[in-house]
This record gives sequence, structure tokens and C-alpha cells, in this order.
Amino acid sequence: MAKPLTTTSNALLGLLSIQPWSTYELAKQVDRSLGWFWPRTERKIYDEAKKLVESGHATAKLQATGSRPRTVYKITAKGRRTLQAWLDESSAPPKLEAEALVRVFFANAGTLDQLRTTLDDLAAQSRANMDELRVLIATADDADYPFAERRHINAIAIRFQLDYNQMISDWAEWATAQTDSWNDITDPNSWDWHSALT
Amino acid sequence: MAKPLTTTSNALLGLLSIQPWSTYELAKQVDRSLGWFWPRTERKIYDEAKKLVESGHATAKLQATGSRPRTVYKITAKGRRTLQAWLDESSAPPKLEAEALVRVFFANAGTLDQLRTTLDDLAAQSRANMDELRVLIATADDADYPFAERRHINAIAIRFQLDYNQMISDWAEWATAQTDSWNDITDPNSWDWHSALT
DNA sequence: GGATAATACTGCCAATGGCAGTAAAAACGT
DNA sequence: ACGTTTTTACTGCCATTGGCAGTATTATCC
Repeated sequence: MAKPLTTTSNALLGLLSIQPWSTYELAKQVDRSLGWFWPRTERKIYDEAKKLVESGHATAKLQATGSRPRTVYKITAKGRRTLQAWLDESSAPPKLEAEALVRVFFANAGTLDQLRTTLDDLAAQSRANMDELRVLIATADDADYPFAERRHINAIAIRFQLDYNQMISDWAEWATAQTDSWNDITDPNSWDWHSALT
Repeated sequence: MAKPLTTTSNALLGLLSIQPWSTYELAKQVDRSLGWFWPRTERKIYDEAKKLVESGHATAKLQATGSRPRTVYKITAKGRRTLQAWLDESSAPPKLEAEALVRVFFANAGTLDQLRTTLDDLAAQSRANMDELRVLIATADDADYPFAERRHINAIAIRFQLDYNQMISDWAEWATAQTDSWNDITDPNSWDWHSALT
């Protein structure tokens, strides 16, 4: 009995189920789309792709651009079966890692200005992400968009990204506004914490 | 020059800046609050706390309950300085890991039913999280709530958690509704992807 | 024609998670 | 009062992952 594949392995199988890719291209796809909700480093992709070949879920074809080699991976029938079965399994709960929120949570140990800077930066990041998403959406408008059969699924996923980033920037702006009435970081003055949670 | 502390180390310093805790208690706090945006396993907390002592950011006091030992950690002046300086640094962008979104993204490889199940489970999880948060909010109402001086910051952080989970369940329910008009997973019928992204 | 970016890959180590295992005290049910 | 479950407390071991440096070749831009 072979060990079940990791989510990362299955995610790569997902990409390979669309078309064959070189490792570099796989890493680019992770960067540009998959990585929104399953971020993995390029370094990891190189190792993972090799493992998929070892376990028979993909095949590797060595090619070359001049004297520079490259490896192109293609999903096997076994890989497709594994992926389809994986879709039946239940998903681990989403996991969020937000350094900015940690700084907010321990803002007590610093100043009100530090808190506001953290919040402003976070809001700016989220707005920038949304700008990038809008550029991406525009490219899907092109008549020669190569993944037309994925447009509906992509739209659902991009909608998530838009909502997610909108939620963060809205929250950060709201939080900044709340601090307006605070005297300092440890004294919220007459601010009503309870009404913030209704 | 000592190595800069990791975010995890600084997060523990943040907890210790509130009061001394045993490792077990630190792990519980991570489970109940910090872990919402900086999830770390209990296993890791045990190692990290020791490292804080080695680097002089905390001290350890060995106590005992009967014959069962326990280690209580306390932040040092150096620890407080480090934490306060850390609050000035800029934060890494939030990182989201959502297995459910990966399954959505590669739903093409499966069936419409699989997609809907994934979405339903995700929405249910988020709603359950919100229920837990509401219980937590109720405890902060108690007159003997031990962290009164943290109420305003806690409220801001909990507001984030509520918004975050609300966003996810809203999106999942919206996505499920979108699939109503699809013929099957590869054929969205006359569904207009573009109007989903406005 | 030279600088910069994109493509292609590996080695090494620190950070982290997951799981099993051990053990004592506390809480709970009956 | 006695047995079961839960809570508290901790360690060992290994797989997963990230971060960074290093090495090359080809493509692009000015």
C-alpha cells in the first residue's frame, strides 16, 4: 500500500491534469494562481515533481533549449485516478498565517502609531493584490485565452481572492478608524468594544 | 550579533508580555486565540519556549504539582525590548492555505457533486467557527474577565475572525448557488463568468 | 554589444507539523 | 469509594516545507 499523496502532490497533479508543464512553468503557475490558496516555493516544486514520477503519477521527458536542459512532466492514467479520488476526500480547514495580525494582537506592547502603520500596510497590500487580480481578469477576456474550458472554475476562484482581499482591506481600514478615539494603545477611552462585535 | 527572532518566537514573547505562563498554557492560548492567525502546534511551543530562555528573552522556573513537574516562563527586560522593536518591522503578507480551494480549483477533474460537497463542508466549518467565536465573546462579558486591559485589542482581533469566517461561508454559499445553472463540471451552460467578477 | 531578466536546477539547513509514547493529577460519574 | 476520562506536562523521531546561496544557459531589452 503506497502512502497517500500530500495535498501539494495532488495540487501538482491538478496542474498536470490541465496540460504538461516544465517544472519552471509549474512553479510559475503556483506563483500566479494556485499559490493564492496553496503557496509553495519553487524549490519545493522541483522536488515534488520528481516524487510524482517515482510514484508513477507522472512521467518526465527531458528536453533541451540549446545546451540548457529542461524536464517536462505529464500526468499518467494513475495520476488522473488518484486526483479524482482525492477530490472525494474532506478538506482540512483553511489555515491563515498573518504576521500583521500577530502585531495587532500584541499592539499593547508598543505604540498606537505602530499599530496604525501595521494596519495601513496591510490594507495597502490587499488593495495591491486586488489590482493585480483585475489585470489577470482582463487577460481572461482575450479571445485567445488558452484555458477557455477553465473560465468558470477560474472565475469562482478569483472571486474568492477578490472577496478575501476586500475583507482584509475593509477590516484594516475599519480598525484604523476605531483607533481614532483611543487615547493611547492601552487606553481606548470610552470606546465600546462590545459594539465592535455586533 | 544574535540572529533575529522568528515570528513564532516574537508571538510567544507577546503572550509572555501579558503574564507568565507554563508551556501547556502557552499552547492553549495559541489554540484558542493566537492560532487564528498564527497557528503553531503544541510540539513547537515546547521547543520555542526553551529557545527563548537560551537567548535570554525569557526565564524558566521549574515548579511541580505533586510529582509532576512543570515549567513556567517569564519574559525578561530584553524580551520586552525585542518585542517592542519587532512591532516596528513590516509584516510579511498574509498566507492562506486552503485545501478546499485547491479542490475547487481542480474541480474540473471530478464531478459537480464533489465540488458542491467541498463547498458545503467549507461553509459549515466557517459557520461553526463563528459559533465558537460568539461563545468566546460572551465570556469576555463576564465581570471577572481576567484580561480587561486587552479587551479593545481582543475585540479588533475577534472582529477580524468574524469577518474572515463570514467571508468564506458567504463565498462558499454563493459559489454553490452559481453551480445550479451548470450542466456538469465542464459545461457551465450559459453561465456568465464575467458577471461573477464585477 | 553589454546589461538584465527569464529559464533550469541543486545543496544545505532551519522551521514546522504530525504522530506516537510516557506519565501524573484532576475531574467526573455512579 | 472506584474506575474512567480529561487535563496537564513533556520528549523522540521523521516528513514536509521554506529560505537562501550557488551555478548555468538562453532570451530580451536598450
